[in-house]
Amino acid sequence: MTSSRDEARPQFTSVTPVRAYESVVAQIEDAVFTGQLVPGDRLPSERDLMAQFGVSRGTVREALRVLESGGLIRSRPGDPGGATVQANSSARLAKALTTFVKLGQIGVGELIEFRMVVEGSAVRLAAELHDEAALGAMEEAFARMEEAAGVSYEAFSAADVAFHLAVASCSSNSLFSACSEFARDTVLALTTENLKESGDPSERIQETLRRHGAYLQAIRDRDGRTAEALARQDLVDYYGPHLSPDERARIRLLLLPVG
Amino acid sequence: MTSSRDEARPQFTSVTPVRAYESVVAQIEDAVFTGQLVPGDRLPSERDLMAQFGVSRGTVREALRVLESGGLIRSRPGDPGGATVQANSSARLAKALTTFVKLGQIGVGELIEFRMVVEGSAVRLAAELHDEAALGAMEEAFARMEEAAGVSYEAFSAADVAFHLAVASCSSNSLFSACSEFARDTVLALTTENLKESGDPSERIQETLRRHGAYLQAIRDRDGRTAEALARQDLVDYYGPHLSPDERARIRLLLLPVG
DNA sequence: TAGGTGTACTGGTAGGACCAGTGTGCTAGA
DNA sequence: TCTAGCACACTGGTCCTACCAGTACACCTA
Repeated sequence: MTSSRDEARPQFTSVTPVRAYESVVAQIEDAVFTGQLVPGDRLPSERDLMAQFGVSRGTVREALRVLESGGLIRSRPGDPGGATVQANSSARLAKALTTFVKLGQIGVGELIEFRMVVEGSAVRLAAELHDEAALGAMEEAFARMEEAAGVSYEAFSAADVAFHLAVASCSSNSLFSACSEFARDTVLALTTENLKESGDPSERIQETLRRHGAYLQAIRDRDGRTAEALARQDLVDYYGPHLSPDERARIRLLLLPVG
Repeated sequence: MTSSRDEARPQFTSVTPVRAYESVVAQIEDAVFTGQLVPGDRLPSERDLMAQFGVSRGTVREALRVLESGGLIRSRPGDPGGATVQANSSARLAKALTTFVKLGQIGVGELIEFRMVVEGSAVRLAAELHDEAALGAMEEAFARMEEAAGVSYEAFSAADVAFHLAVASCSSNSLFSACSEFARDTVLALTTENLKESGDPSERIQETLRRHGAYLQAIRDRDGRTAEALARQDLVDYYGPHLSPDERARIRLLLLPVG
């Protein structure tokens, strides 16, 4: 008799208790994902939200903190109308990657490898796909670098970052942009002190200019393969001397043939 | 006179108010990042933390929610000793990427591009650097795929993922492994329904086996360039038919010459 | 000794209170 | 009439207290 009932026996699945604030987060996230809330829109105030969701203010606030840490909203006291829905979300991706790096004890070598691959691909796509406007933006960023070269090392560094950013955004793949931005920031944070005290700064600057100029030329020529090869080579030459022989050998494996 | 004081004038910089919970988050994050807290360790209870930090319980809870949403800790009621420090995982990365996708900042095409580049490089490094044990692991993962091919599509998929994981981990760059893992997860989540209803499953399985076998052979030969080229080609052939002509053209730009 | 039960923790949530910013409208003064 | 300044209403930031619901562990009983 029991066996005849077996087929009809309901299949229960394990449940995980859902905390109130998680429901709140999910509902607001959903509203953003589905476009009911677009960047610039304002959420109701915390006191309104607690009425709408039927929860206490503490619960609402926990939800808002989670959303804020995810970069979805931003709240500021005194702002009429409550928290603001934010536009960018690459910040969250970058933060997640940074956490990963810090937890995983990832070394500079691995980060350089990552940069070679991601920035290289971004350069390649930028070379193949850029239009007039995009090329103009890259040319201008490069010009800024040349200007800043005479000012200070810091100014040049900033212009350098801006140039990489311009190139990456021309790849029209925001994942590449976000990842190369994160990797560059992290590498810089790890190596600034080492690089500064090594070699003649102005020589470094000239060398960097020359290299970047070279692959900008390849971009102009729409020669993606060459541009990528040069970009990767650039990183190897720039950071290689500061790595262990082991790491140096590894990153060399990722070089591409030129021409 | 004022001009003589100008040089001594202190340079004030803009300040951003730091909220109490942010300090709490920062301190706990720091403890985890510096290794004072390792996965499995327990934080003090919320009531203890509020005493240690000198803030209210609400503030402590907001901080813990942020940390929890970041995947750094996990808390459960009744657990003696408070929240548990979590092991590093790519789960948070996948979530951040999913958010990125859902916000419409990125499409499947861009994800495929990212996978081509990252997985390709992982395969290349695996080919160049693997030792006996690593090769054994990859061979075994491939054998599992062959076994699972006769069982079910789901089993095969799982074995497929495991194979990619084995290869990625042989690149000995955890950034590559993690990135290819979360990118693959996200792509699968976005495309599973589309791929299932297209073509003969068993034919897809055989095709996948053949391709993977091909670049496993290149790995055996320590031919990193070929292995990477094949891995990238694999992705183009596998996903290309399901992309728009535009996206298809883009991902083709990232192909590498074979041989 | 084995089992059940009670207790002392844990986090989850509610509600109230106060402070400190911020924007706006109104008012008093020019 | 116009404007400068102030008061107010609103925002989030923080604190406090209280209670509920799980969990683990020790104790107590059969």
